[in-house]
Amino acid sequence: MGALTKIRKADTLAKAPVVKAPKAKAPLDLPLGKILSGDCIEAMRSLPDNSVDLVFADPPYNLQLGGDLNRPDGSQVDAVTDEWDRFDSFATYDKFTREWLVEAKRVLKPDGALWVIGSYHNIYRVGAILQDIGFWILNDIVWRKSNPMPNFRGTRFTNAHETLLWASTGEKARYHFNYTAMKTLNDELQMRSDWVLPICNGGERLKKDGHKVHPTQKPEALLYRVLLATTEKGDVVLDPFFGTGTTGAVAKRLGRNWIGCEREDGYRGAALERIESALPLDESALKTMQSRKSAPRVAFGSLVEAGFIAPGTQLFDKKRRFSATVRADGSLESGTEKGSIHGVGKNLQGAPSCNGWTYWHLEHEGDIKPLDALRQTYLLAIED
Amino acid sequence: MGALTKIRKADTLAKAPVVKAPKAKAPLDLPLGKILSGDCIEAMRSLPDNSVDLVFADPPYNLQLGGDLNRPDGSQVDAVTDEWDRFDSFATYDKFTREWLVEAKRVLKPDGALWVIGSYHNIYRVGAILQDIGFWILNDIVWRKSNPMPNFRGTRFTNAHETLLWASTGEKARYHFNYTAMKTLNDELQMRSDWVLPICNGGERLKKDGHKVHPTQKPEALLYRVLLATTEKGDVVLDPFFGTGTTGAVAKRLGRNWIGCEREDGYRGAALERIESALPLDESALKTMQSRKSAPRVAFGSLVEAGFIAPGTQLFDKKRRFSATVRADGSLESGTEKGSIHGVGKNLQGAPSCNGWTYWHLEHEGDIKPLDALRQTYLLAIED
DNA sequence: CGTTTCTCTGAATCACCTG
DNA sequence: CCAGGTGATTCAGAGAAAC
Repeated sequence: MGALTKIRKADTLAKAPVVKAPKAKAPLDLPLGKILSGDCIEAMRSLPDNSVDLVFADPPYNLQLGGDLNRPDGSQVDAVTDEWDRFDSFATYDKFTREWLVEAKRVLKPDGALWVIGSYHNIYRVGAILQDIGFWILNDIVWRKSNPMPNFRGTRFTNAHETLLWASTGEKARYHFNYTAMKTLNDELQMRSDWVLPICNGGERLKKDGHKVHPTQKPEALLYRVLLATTEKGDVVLDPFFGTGTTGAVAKRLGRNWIGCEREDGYRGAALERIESALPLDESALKTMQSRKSAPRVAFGSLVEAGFIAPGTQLFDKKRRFSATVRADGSLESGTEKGSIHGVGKNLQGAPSCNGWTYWHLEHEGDIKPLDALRQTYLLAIED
Repeated sequence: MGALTKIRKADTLAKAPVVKAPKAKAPLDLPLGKILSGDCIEAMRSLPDNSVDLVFADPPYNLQLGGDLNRPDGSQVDAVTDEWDRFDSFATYDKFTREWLVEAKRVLKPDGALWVIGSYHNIYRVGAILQDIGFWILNDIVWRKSNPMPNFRGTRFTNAHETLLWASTGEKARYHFNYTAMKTLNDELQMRSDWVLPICNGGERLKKDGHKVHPTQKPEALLYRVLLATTEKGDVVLDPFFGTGTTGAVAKRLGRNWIGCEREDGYRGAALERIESALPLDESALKTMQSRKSAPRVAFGSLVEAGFIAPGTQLFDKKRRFSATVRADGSLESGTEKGSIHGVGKNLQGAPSCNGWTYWHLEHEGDIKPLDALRQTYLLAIED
């Protein structure tokens, strides 16, 4: 049993392109498109377990949280200068960080992911704590600012970047990465871990009476890349430090659902107004390049069966070191080797694996083209 | 009020560039130009308090690799599987890190400084622990690799950078920063926190019998910049993870004293031989450090992301024979053609190649202008 | 001898489905 | 949970080899 059974089965799959099981709908009681007021930890506690696809967080790193940042015993932290108190202050920041990260992990679906942005003041605390909690870092991303503020006193290097951490919910957890969309966005080269983007200014920067509404408004381009890379249309994105709603505005543009948490009335108002006027992209503009992974699988046997390639055809590798003959059931034969296009390629080379679609070629009017080209033709033919 | 209020205060407190009092001579009993064998923590304990000007550390990264990894062509990646990079758990790694950092702090002079290099696997542990111990982070520096290893499976962003931390011995501690030397090195612009440097290969890479001597040899240019920025001629530089002696070789070139710790006999031997043949600074070495400014490459997707062109926008060729729609990831769609601005242009024309920047145009107030004009605008906008 | 093509490799937490 | 099968996936630079 073997090849034929499997090929036939795959063939069926190919003809009825695999449609991903529709995502479990977000629970109806999720406050989609809403900004929860009050403390973000309390607000997140009102959300159900396993309910959001992505958390994007831009937490404070200067502890400008007013009375909320107290010592565990309730006393207020003073600005102090001795060592003991500095440790105490880090401990307070760590406690706050641990609490919101624990809530983030709880509300995330198992195959969801977390993004956090920070600077050297806080990102090392955040990174260590999220690892302690069980998040698994997938990449750290450097946002390289094309127009940073110079170091006016000439005392250090110009602080020209911020750091983002991207983490799955655990070492073995699955996660979503739109590899092909990122590669397309970067002119057909893999997207790297360093992103060059301007800071948020000009027309994008929210102003009121000539003053910026929020001190650390992030550029929409940053969120655009984050959401395009790691969410799908219709996903739910939670931002626990919503500020003036960059995450919400970009989520709306990209057809993602969003939930925000923000304690400052002024920011909430500005954010709602801003998101109201953001325009969603239309359906066709939202389409992105799909990786072949998500395209329907095609069995090589289907091509034989459909007459796209005749039994008896000779296949070669690119350098014509090996050749093989196509058999009626879609298997290959080369000397004593028999099996799938992948297995025969693998064994002939003595390689650990082989993608037969790109390894094997056939002669066509003088030049040789890979089987993969034939597969594309076949896919077009069976489409619709 | 809180801890990081203080951090901000420290930022504004930034010391005026230190003009140094003549240095106390290094104690005569310091093992200058020597590599101490054995465990680095034990070795450091043999050094006196307050005796070195700079610690540069390249500790194990605790990579925690899974199985083998093959390139798409079937070849196997030569991974870092050495025993010295294996730790049972984060707790074990943290304990080790804390111990060597405590020793580093003890041997450093009060106005000395620490550099540590790492990747996302370990740097968040290291950063949090050194803050806990009382080190004060001055900058985090991103080494952007011009030629990183790609992500062969298309599962994440290309891991294209490593991170260095630069820290003084405490919040109030003085430190040395050669601001002008850095500015000169960077074409009269302030040196930024992101450094673009190639990885160590070619003639610089130490090899024996055709194999690399050390799996993670750092480029000399990196150490060159570190030592030039934060030490003076005659300073004592300690490297607790000496490896094949990049720190020693560059220190010698720059007229700095060095001390190393290394437990592997093979690395010690290679390092001594290498440093022996290192020549003190000549002018040509300096020239290789000059940042080569070249026009930055721009991906079409960046323009979409930055809002310079909206998804859904229609593009035309000059004679309006073809049109295409911009999609969210920076790809184009025209009938059944999908792909990059170059690829779609090429296929529609049936041409062997196509420069999408000059081929595609967009309508703007009646007349049409090429994408290339938009690219120029974008380049101006992101310019420093 | 110059130019083009090929080969090799680098701190990497690198798949997923079915039975 | 494990085993086995299928099949998706790479960029820059150096140096060697071929033309």
